[in-house]
Amino acid sequence: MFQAQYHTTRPLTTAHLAQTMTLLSLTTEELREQIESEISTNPALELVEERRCPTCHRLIPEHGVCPVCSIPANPASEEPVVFLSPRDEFIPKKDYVDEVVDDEPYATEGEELPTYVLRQIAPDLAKEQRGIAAFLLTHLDEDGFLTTSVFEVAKYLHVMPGEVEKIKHLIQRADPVGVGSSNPQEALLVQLEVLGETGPVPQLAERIVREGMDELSRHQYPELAHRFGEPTRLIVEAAHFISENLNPFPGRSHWGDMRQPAQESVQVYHQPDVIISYLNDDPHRPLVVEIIMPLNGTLQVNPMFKQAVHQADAEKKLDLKADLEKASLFVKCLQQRNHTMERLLSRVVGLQRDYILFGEKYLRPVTRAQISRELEVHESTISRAVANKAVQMPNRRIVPLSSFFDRSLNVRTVLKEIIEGESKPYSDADLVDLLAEHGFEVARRTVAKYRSIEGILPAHLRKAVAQHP
DNA sequence: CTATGGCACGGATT
DNA sequence: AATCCGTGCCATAG
Repeated sequence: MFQAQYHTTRPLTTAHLAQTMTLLSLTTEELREQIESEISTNPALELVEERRCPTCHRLIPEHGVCPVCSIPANPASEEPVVFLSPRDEFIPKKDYVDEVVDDEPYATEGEELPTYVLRQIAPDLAKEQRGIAAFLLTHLDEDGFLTTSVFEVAKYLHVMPGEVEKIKHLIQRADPVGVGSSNPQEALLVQLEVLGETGPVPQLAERIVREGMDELSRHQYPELAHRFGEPTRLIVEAAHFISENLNPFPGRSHWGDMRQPAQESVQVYHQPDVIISYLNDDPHRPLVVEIIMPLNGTLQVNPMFKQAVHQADAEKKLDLKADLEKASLFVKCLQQRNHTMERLLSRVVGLQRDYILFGEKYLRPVTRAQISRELEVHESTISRAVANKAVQMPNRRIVPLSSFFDRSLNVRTVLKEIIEGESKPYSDADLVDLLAEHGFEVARRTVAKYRSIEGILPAHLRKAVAQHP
């Protein structure tokens, strides 16, 4: 097994190298297109049928054991388990989306969000339901809220309000969770509901959101504690959970954005190309890393075709042989791509374990060059592999893979926290000192840059905290 | 005099 | 080779 992998690791020709590079830089969806076009033009390629693991029902490669079930219960090593996860159903076919989105013209700004959401839910919808979904999604504002009501939509489309409500709920549960809600409160409730299915949620969180939005936004925890007859400690705990894990404006990426309405940076959403999760969503089990393959099977050179080449006339033989060459090259490149991705992810997840588990504050500054040396590949290889890829974290957030290499994200997060909790506005110079206490050495000028990136106003303009959901 | 934003340079990234 | 990012220097606003 090792020998086989070693063999495919070495680029044999420049063509091999070039194609591997190209494949590396593709996202899962682009890879699907590439593979499909390759299969349809080259008869020597063959997609071997899917096979499912008898115990966990995951799709697994033709040759090999189920990567999940073969994980020991209590692995001694810290290394994460990385494997390819061939699943076809994960990414909805493109036509699904184009078909519906086209007949509803949508304002140019924020076009990413509706399409992104529709992609996720399209497979679960019947044809006429997709029309309703598309209509709803075209009536979102930049915060991800519905600008119309369920009742109006039902009237306009001549369908039952219940039907519209059902689809709205489906949209709300898609990523970003809470999108398509009518207001921040509704968004938060949906997020609580979804989070509650996978992990622990403070009991009081829901009640606070339902009954105490005003106090929550003003940080008046003692009032809440009194009204609910609960200890303040629990209220604060729940409030902290809410501000850490929920987002009242699903269309935006973070809480901090609400201060600066003129934020031009619109988040672009992606399908994840890699999923990191606890095995069976159980925090006591090890982390598993799935690299999504857009196929429900394994690609290989068709052995029948090989035979056919031998028996063909001399005339045709040349053509067929060319196909054969191309096919085997493609398969090799694909293997190489996957192998590189596996090694990359294994290393990166190992290094950034704290970031993945505990958040941006714990991101370690890792450079692409460093990884490339450790993996003994060219740094441009890593660059390509990292670019344009999205990773789903155990908490269901989707972040770009490049964020694992962001040298300043941890500093910016701590900076935000300091400013969130400030009693009087700190100047940039003050912030330099405060950051130094947290172990971050940055220049004064850089603090200013980070502020503007995060959309935080300069000290003299941010007096009191005026949060207004 | 202090706090902040603009411009430009050098190193890293693509 | 082109582009992005952190930082130093300097001008400007308060």
